[in-house]
Amino acid sequence: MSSKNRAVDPGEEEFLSQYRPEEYASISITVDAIVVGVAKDITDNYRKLDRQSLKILLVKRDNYPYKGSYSLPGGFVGEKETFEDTLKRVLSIKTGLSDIYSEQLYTFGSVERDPRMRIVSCAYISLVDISRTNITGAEWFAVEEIPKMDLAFDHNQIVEEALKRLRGKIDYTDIVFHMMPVEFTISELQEVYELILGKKLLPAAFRRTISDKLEDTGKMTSNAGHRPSRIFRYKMPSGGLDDYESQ
Amino acid sequence: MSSKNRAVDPGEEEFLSQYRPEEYASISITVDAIVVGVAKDITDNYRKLDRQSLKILLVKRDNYPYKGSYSLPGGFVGEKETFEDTLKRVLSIKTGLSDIYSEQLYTFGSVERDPRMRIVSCAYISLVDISRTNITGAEWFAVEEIPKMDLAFDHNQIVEEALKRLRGKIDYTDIVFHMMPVEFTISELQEVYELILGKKLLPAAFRRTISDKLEDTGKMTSNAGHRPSRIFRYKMPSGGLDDYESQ
DNA sequence: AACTGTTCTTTGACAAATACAATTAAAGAA
DNA sequence: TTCTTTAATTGTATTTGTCAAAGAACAGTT
Repeated sequence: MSSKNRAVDPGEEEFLSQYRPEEYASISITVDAIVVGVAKDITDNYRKLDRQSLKILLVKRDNYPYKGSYSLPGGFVGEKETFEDTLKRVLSIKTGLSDIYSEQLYTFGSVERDPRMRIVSCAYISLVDISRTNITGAEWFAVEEIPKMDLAFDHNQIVEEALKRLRGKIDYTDIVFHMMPVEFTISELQEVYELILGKKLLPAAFRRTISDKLEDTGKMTSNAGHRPSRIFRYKMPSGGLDDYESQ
Repeated sequence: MSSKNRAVDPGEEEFLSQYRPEEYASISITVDAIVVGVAKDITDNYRKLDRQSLKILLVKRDNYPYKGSYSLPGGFVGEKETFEDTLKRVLSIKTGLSDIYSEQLYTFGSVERDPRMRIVSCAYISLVDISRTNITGAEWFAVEEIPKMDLAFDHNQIVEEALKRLRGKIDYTDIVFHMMPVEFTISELQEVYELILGKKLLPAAFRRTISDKLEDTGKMTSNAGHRPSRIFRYKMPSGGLDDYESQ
């Protein structure tokens, strides 16, 4: 789209043939992925509660630097590779994931963030429905645990920023549904909202605001020990996906 | 903050001393600035209208590639330079601006965007009050004109994304006020909103929603040919700046 | 001095969205 | 049957948003 098929004058052709890339300061770029999902935790066996919690995928580094520490899955951007290609490659190799929703978060470029050399990280947020994934090589960690861990590089800070972004976008986009299973109850959905926003919501208000995005499946939960709930699925808005989501 | 003062084991020290940065794929990074402001256009001398319009700063390239084309002010990130440092340097040299509000927009990394080599652009949006600037080396262009121009590289696309971001953030942040003079009328402010959103707003509704962000100066306009308007200034919210604005 | 055109500013009526308390519904468990 | 738990609804008050219409102040014109 950008520089292909444009008119190049002879002077520019001359210039380009003389251009020596190696003479210029060069910086390596990595793509790091913050893969976020929700999963049920069996926190209390006596009362058979299955509260959900927000989870992020981390990998254990088996090379220097930060050998043995956990870090976000990531890898170097090849010279002929777009960020999205790097992201796909990295996700596939380090987590086994493919075809998941991702968007660019922020580019972290402080000079000392990597002890090896100047390495800039272009971070992507990916949202997945954990129940449909099969992870290999990485582990899920609850977001509450992560501030207590000492992640490699500036990855603690990157995770922080990712959660801020999620909080900021949850209200005016439909991104949450990338983390939901195909079918879910309104209470389950509300719990995910509460996890991301970090506060309780009123059931009646939540139900009212969210219900035009939902479609009744006709099914109900059962064996829950209380009144069954209606099961819904996400109803794609008529005008296609939200403008804020495409990028 | 990130990798300073951390415990480095002897194995890591050994590893780092052997590390050869030149062996890795390297990519150059530029920072490009989308400097946005509003200014009055004398569009119609007969009726003495002074409508405002959204403006962006562009510079004429006097080097290959795209010699003679207009582009966003930008420059290469030095090996020991943060993006913010590069941005400051570039803004100062190419536009004469200093100390203006800026935030990272997006990082553009398609492989063919620069004919010289692989160059990634980390784009920043900067918002200024044009009335308080003194530009040297760059020119203001109305945003309506820019799609008709053929900017260097993928800068047309970058400008598009910047405007999208502005539209998305204007409603839930106070960033517009970075583009406003210290004192202004509600109609002037509304016009800026309308320029960014690309649609008309209802004066009564706008007035009601915006007025808790404003503080009356007690002054009034005069000689306007119609009822004078009250002059306001921005009232900083009690809790400091909005969370979305930081960094 | 009165009239006119302009647009800033305010009002009030109405609709829609939201907040919150209180109630009803439907299970399983004791 | 009764109790417990969570689902779902209802109703009311409050806030917020939409919209039309009227009033206010000034410059220019008659």
